[in-house]
Amino acid sequence: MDFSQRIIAWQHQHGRHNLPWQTSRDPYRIWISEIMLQQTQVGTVIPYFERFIGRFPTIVQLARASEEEVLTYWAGLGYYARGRNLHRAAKIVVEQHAGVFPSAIDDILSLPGIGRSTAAAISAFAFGQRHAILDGNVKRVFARAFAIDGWTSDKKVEDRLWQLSESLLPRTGIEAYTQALMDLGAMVCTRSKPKCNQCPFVGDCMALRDNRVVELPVPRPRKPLPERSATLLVIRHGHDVLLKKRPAPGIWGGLWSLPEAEGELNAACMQLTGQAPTSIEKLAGFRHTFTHFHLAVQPIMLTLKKLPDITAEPGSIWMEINDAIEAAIPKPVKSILQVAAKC
DNA sequence: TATTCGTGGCC
DNA sequence: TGGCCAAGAAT
Repeated sequence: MDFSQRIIAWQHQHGRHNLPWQTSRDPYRIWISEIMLQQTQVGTVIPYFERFIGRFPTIVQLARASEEEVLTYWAGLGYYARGRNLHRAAKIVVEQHAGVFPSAIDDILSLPGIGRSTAAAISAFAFGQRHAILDGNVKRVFARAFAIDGWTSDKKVEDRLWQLSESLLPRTGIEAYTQALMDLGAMVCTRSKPKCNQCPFVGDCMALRDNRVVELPVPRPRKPLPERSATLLVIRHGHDVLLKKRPAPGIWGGLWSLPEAEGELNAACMQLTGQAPTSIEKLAGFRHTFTHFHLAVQPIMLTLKKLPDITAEPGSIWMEINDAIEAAIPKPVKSILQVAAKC
């Protein structure tokens, strides 16, 4: 039995069949899941998926919502361009495809936030079309099964992996095969401590044969992450707190965040609110690590005597602190506000 | 191995 | 513990 038939058989017996986006062939649900699952583990995605689908059950309802509300439901998941692109894509589907998610691979691929691998996964799961995926799971499975050297995101290595992925596609059963690759990578051919004794390819795995399972795939070359720092201001009046909109593109793009202090605190507060704070309290600092830098965060709570005019600049808003905690804010800001709410 | 985009699980 | 990576895409 060849590679594809063997892992399809494995998938039927041992794969995952009851994930929340596997209960139908609804392209909308499959699309949402594939976007959420980009660079994000299944266990993290599930509660976000349920809440998102609960609020936006159809593509038309997603298109009609505000970006603000879409990001509220995305807050905490990270990579917020995914949420913004999802919203943009929903509007495109409504305007250009009469609200029906397109089935042609080129139409799927042209939607914002959908690249080659995601388009192929949606195409396979929603429409049964025969297209190859190449995600982190597939790269790891192939790198081991066929002893592929080199970092799997290196252009030349990746090109070879795409060719391999195309060449191994089964004639029929694309859904089970695609799911099999993902499940095998997530459940058996894991990054550390792979369960080779449970693998349907155990007798043919070149990495296992050559005792190279631990060294394949070759890890990404990495430089030390740069250190940055930020002073985040919790400017309060009673139960209200001042938030500022983050520009997109950029980190936390489109979310509400706390204003940053560049220089002296009183001057920063004057510039933001037109008045000096009546009290200044330093909260516990912490370090937050992003994909490409570390950020040392120092939150400081400032109290105002009176509420400034809401006429401020666009991109600024006063919000009740308990509402802000549930709004479209990034995780570290949520942590700060949860502490501040108890002060 | 081009860089920018988050957050959490795992060891 | 800090490093590594996860159902990658956009620029």
